[in-house]
Amino acid sequence: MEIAIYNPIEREQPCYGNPLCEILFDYCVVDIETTGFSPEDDILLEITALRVRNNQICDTFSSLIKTAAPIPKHIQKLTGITDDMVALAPSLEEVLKNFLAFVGDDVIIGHNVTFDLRFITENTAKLFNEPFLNDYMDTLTLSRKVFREYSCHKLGYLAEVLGLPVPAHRAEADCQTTKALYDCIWHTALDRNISVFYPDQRFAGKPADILPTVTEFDENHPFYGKVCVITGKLSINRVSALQLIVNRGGILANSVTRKTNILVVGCDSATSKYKKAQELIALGQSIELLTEKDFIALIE
DNA sequence: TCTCCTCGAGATCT
DNA sequence: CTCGAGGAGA
Repeated sequence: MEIAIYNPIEREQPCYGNPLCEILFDYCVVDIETTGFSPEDDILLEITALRVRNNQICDTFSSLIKTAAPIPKHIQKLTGITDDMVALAPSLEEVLKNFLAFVGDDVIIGHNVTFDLRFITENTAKLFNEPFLNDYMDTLTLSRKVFREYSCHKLGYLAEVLGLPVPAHRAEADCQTTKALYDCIWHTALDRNISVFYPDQRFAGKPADILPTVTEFDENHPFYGKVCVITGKLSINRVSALQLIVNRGGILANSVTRKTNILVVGCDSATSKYKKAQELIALGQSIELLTEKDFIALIE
């Protein structure tokens, strides 16, 4: 097998991770401020990453970056970042090193995120001779799919019409807006029952192979000790959904039987599992039917 | 009528 | 880059 070796000199096209389109609860939101649009000619002024776990922001990395040349006036006006502010900031090398350690292997979420990725990969290649291959997800692309009624999808406009925290052309504020926007996008997608998320629905393992990744369980959780089955297409990745159930003490099963307690019903409601569940319910069995929206609400 | 294409216009990030 | 219009072909 041929092993890909990253060579920043000979690289013809930038190397990126995979673009994703899923409902995730664990990821990093990233935003940068720069002196312009070109990763080759312009430089980084500020970078922020919000670490999200279980859908909550649990940690923040944010830093200004020392610059060699004066910041263009129009950028100072746009961002409010002045030469004085970056004078005492750490070097790009130090900030980038800490940023990379902070985000680790997380999925990167951002608004028009390839813009940020181009600057990050460019500088990571120059300084460390290393690629930046994290998978990523773009709220701009998602917004265009979910909010089709809008013709403008700028972060500032979306924040205004959706009632999100106001972005400020500063990295941390814009990250906060982007996190709120992402939540708003997948909530809306579920509400409207539109399938813009198309993860690989193929089952990548038997339910018995999915083990809890936590050691303590909430015994009062609705899934605890319950035999759960999933049917139909879900917006969330199938394996992730099963993992979420297992981590809350649920017991997975392949098919609907007399032992089944909960059936999560995705987009297609006419599946054989669903029909079987209705038969059993008609016979007096108590099976809880959950839409994906119900399911996510219980997980949250 | 329906599907698949190509082409051009406009959008988003600082 | 995405998306819509409009053409080609079934």
